[in-house]
Amino acid sequence: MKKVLLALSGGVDSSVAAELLKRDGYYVEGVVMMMSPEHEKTVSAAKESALKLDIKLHILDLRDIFKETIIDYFAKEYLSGRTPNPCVRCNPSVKFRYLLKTADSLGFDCIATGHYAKIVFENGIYKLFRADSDARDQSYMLAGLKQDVLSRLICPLCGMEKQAVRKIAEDMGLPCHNAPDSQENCFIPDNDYASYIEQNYQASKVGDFISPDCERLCPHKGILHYTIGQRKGLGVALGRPAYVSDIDADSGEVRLSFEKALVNEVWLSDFSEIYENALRDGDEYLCKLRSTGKLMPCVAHKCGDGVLIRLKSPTPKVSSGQAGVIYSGDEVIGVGAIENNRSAALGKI
RNA sequence: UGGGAUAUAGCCAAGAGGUAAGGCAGCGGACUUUGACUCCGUCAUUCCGGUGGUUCGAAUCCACCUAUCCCAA
Repeated sequence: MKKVLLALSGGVDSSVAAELLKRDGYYVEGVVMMMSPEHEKTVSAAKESALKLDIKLHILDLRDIFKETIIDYFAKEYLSGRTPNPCVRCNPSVKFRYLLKTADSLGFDCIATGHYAKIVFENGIYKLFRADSDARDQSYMLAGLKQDVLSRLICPLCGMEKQAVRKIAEDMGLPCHNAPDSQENCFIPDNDYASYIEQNYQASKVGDFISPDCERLCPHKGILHYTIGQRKGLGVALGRPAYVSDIDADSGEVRLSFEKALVNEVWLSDFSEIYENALRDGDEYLCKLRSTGKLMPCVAHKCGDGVLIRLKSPTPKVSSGQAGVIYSGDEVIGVGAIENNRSAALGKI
């Protein structure tokens, strides 16, 4: 009997994943990861779920490593005028890394999570694919994983629809079967990231809004309150909707436009591939620049450790620091950090 | 302190005697394992600068007051 260590959050997905693994004949134990003080409730939910599932639960305190690896990075990025993506970074560097480490130290054969994504072993390579359910697919968030993790990972929900998962949860009598799906940012109270950074780190650069006509408007709340493409929460009334088109961390200026700023090219720095040489220079691919975004046709060019993406058609600009994922059909090739500033991108690349 | 103009929700703004459009902002929700976008809902309980008057009835007409702006000195 194969032993699986499952990341259990106590939510619907991970709980049902545990149940499916048991049905498939695995020996399952759970581990709940405590990333921040906000995870107290995650731990108690996981305990409740493990009790119901009748599996052993390990509690892993990752608060220090998560703080150093994710929260500090998160704050630093915002303070420099960028918009970080903590989840995409956390998965390979904290969550899956320590899940695997723990599994190894406890003598488990493999690891599992409740993510909606598919892993296929092909020609000696573990490839990552989108989930069958388009609506639920979470491959974007997992694009930073590599062979060490993928070769040991099972995602039992890869072929499921959310409704079916909830049905199983309900039949099992799990209290969480109708709990809401997402929890926004997992480590920040009340989802108020700006206050969190201002209180725990420092206030960000202040400056003025610059109108589409290049006129200096009123002062804003500090650059960390804004991201490229943002419309709500600006507090400026120009007669029609205005979007953030640019954030200048040096001057503190937040520039606005009446239409969303568009781009034809995007640079990705520190590109991480699912397996070695997964990306072939100059080939056509699909890319996804936001978790809920569409797959867009593009051509990818390797530039050192980075990638230059040329899009077939213009797309709304995305803030630097966000994750750009490259796909070949349904297969994930890799992920890099979006860079809008060409020279900064080349410097990094 | 001569002449002219304007005063409608946080901002802009319709209205032109019959019982307050719309946009922006804001607020609430949906969506979402980041941040956003998007979508849906909500947003002047007879105070339409104030006080009187005309009228069955006024934000809309009249008078005066107040404030601001412009032009002359």
